[in-house]
Amino acid sequence: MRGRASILHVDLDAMFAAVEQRDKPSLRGKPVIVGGVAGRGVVSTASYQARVFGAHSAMPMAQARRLCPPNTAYLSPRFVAYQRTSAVVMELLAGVSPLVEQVSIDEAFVDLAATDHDLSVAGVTALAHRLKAEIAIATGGVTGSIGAASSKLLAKIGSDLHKPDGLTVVAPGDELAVLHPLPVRRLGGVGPATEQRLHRSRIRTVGDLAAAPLEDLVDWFGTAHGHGLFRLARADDPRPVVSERETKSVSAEETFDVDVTDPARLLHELDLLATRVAARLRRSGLTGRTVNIKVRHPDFTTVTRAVTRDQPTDDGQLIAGLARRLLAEITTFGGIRLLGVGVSTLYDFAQDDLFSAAGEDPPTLDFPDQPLPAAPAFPSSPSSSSSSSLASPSASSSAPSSPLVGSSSAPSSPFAASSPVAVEEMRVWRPGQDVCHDEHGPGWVHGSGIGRVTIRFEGPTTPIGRVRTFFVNDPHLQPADPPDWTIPAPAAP
DNA sequence: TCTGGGGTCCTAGGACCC
DNA sequence: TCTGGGGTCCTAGGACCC
Repeated sequence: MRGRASILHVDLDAMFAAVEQRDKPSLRGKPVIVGGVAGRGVVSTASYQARVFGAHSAMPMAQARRLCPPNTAYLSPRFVAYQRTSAVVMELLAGVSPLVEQVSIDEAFVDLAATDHDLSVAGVTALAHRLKAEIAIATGGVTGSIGAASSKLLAKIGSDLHKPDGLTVVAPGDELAVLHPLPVRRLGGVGPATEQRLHRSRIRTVGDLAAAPLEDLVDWFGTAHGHGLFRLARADDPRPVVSERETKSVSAEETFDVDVTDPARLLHELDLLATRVAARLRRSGLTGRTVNIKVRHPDFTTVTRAVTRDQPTDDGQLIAGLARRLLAEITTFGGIRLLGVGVSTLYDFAQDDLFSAAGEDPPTLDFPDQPLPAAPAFPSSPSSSSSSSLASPSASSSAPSSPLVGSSSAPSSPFAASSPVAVEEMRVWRPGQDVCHDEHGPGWVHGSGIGRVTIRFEGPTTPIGRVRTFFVNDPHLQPADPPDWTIPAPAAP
């Protein structure tokens, strides 16, 4: 918690519905519900006029239709329009501070301490008023609620306190007075299950929670959640505003209008989902090692299955193949309500090219931002490469001849090539001794990390000193006999 | 007409290695 | 030869958020 109210939380009011009312004047002042209008849809956003009748986000659409009057408009989402409006607002926020954390399409934290602002309560209040006015003008009438406080927790609670079109500045020192009367449900991380468990122990307000012993909370909710609740109830929230977060998984799923029993149809849907996931991976420059599927049965029970490969991929057919294998483990008798495909344990291979472009060596023993696959200690057993024959540098070369400029914009990473699905043994490469080729020519083993090997390409046909990192089993990497140039000495580890 | 879709984080147990 | 602990990875499920 900071000494000043330097964190802003900006939350657009019923954004999807507000954009629809902005774009269709006939809807203004009327109940509007945006969401899945057919089949098994749920409400994404209800306008404030619809909330009067009890409609709210995540409610089954059928239930909302029962509650709301006949003049209610039910609309499918128009994400492109919402995205455009969101971008306009985020642009405004970027003008307020360089440190903005976009939480979702309609919500963001702004760190006012990251630049020069008057952080007095009066100063922050004036700034927030100005910002609200700018948002309404720039979006054509979509309003935002703002909370300002000394922590993310209080800023978010503040933006919620006087919705819609509200502004709450929690003065430093007032945090507990604001927090303790609120129901526990208002704390981020307290959902239906946690709320129920707390209610069973007669804990209803955040003040009640603050009086609960830490041991009880840990006992009920586990170490992480227990300690988290204990701290939040005391307004103890040091979480920083962070501008960018790493993507951890990419997935696609579909709930069928009618439960699907036909196995051929299920396989077809699985392929479509895998293709969508692969396309999104490629668009983001990501590859992943773990393929997950998710199956929801008609009784709403949900099962997941996962398999992790040695090498990451963004290949739709490969993902689909693994997904099919996983689906075969699950009984689909009685039909399936939902099918999903996801990829996790992601890698961003753009890093690899950054090293090469800068003419620098990649880190040889750690790869700080990324989880690493398991691998045997290195160096260890005799090289598995010595018996292999020389791979011709030209034989497999269909990739761009200059990876320095070519590969970061390539539609698919060179690591995406399909490979046997069976569990592979980790190849062992010895720095300074083993020589290999990729599709661009000969190189020598420069260093190795866990599951990775860095190759320095140096020879008659390759640029001097180009260094790239590969997974030890990358199919592009072929053991080779030494070419007729001298192998450089190994690099220091 | 009961319950979307895209995510994140945590836990627990088993496998495996040192 | 037997036993054990710590660490990491993986899988499955659950809670939660917007």
